[in-house]
Amino acid sequence: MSDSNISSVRTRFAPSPTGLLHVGGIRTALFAWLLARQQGGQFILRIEDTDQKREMQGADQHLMDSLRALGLDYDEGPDIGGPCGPYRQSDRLERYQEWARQLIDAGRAYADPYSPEELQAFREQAQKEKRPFLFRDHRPENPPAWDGSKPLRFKSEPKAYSWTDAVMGKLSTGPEVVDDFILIKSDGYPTYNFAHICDDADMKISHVIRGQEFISSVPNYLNLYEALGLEPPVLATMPHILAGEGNKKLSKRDGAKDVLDYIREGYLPEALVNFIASMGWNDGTEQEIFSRDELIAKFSLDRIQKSGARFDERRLLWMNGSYVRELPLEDLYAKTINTGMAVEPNAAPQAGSYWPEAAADASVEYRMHVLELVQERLKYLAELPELTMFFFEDLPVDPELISGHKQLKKLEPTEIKELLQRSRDSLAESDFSIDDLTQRLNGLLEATGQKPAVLFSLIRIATTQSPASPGLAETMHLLGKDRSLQRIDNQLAAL
RNA sequence: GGCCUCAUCGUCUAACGGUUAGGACACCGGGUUUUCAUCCCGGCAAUCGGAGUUCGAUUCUCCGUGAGGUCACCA
Repeated sequence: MSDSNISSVRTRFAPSPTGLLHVGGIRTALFAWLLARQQGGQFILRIEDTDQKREMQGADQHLMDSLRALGLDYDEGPDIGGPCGPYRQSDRLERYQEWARQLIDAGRAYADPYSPEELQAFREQAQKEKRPFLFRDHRPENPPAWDGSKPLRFKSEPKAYSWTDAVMGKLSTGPEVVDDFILIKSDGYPTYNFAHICDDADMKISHVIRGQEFISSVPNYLNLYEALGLEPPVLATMPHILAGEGNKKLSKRDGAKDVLDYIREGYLPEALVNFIASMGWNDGTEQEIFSRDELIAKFSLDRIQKSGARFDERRLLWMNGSYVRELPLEDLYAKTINTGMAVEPNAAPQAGSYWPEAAADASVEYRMHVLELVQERLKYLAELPELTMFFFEDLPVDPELISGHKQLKKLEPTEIKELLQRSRDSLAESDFSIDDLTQRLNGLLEATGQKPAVLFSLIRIATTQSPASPGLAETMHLLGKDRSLQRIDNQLAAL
């Protein structure tokens, strides 16, 4: 690595506020962020809101919230400012006019005199003749002066290009793909094709990291860079992330959850970041779990996969569970009482708890004990209620738990009742310490000659009304003697 | 359709041209003398096809095939 210009790395995430940010989009942001952090550079958020029609109310806030929720902090952006602002394209309209003027003066831009209908006719004609449509075939001889009422087009100089993409490697195209694209629309807003190049130059962006849908436009961009006398930044093109089914690009339509959905469900930012990074990137070793700092240290553009990756939520679930288990109990507890949704730049995360409602009156100490017992089976925080409800309230007796149990359903009702009664009698004499409970439970096993899967399931069902629970002795110990026995009595009464 | 790109287990992926093609998720067994889970052990499972270059090809070249992207006054 040549370190002469190490601090000049500036990357950006430049979404359009037209929808919610899903995992595909956030990966682009993550890689740009990782590169900036690794190189000691800056990561910039720029909102590309040049299409008023498609704009979605609140989307830009959602974008910023999503980045913050994942800990992808940006150094410059619309809400925090910076030396190259404004960071919202709709606030930079005059700047695009200046760039456009430069092109007009150089004879490299002209007003498009055609009506939409005429343009459409050209396209249909080309299609009929089975040849690709190129606007420059219809370039007017003496275009009118541009007064803003017509689109402003780039006057391209078609040629073959070959360039190196930091991810895809060597790429090349012929001159036939370079055309006179629109720089400024008749509504006065620039197109993406024009605006992003002006902004990247103004904001001194060193690396452009974006999805592969832009790859076929790159020759046009290269042509424009030349016309503007700009040195192109490093281009890094990411393959798409595909939805779980089929081969379509991941999008909201496929039921893809947005990033904040995952945060709300109690997926940990660290796990999400690790998982998203591992889709299409690895360090060449067999390591699967990377801390944020490790990712920053080890990340490199040239180890990004060239082919698309499929989003596999099961793998995310596993990874998140792995992070949950590794968390110190106090840290995990802190996360369970707070949904982690920071909205303002420096706001405390939103209050909001993952605990079941019935836990509201329980002491912190008791909840910590509960959490300790379920930590190893908790995959994401929103699972907490179904895993812990019975620690906080008496659930109604559910006959299905016995009738649907693969061992218990084979026993006669009288046998079940007798078994439970014997258990109750023995447990009634326990001091409910974990040791004593363990001993008694094992003693019952011997005395009744039953398999653990039968006897313990029965006691578990009676005391929890749940199909699964943490260790039986630990669970009953935490519930306490009175509550445990009462629940067994309730079960007996219902049998 | 033109142009561009990509192609290893079901999924995410590893492998300076030389490996019994490795790991992880998922799944299936077994163990941790209690369920679920954790943890440990084991199993299943892949180089898209065909030519070529080479002593040797997952790796390089070409041709197929498949998939994706793009051909907007959207980004």
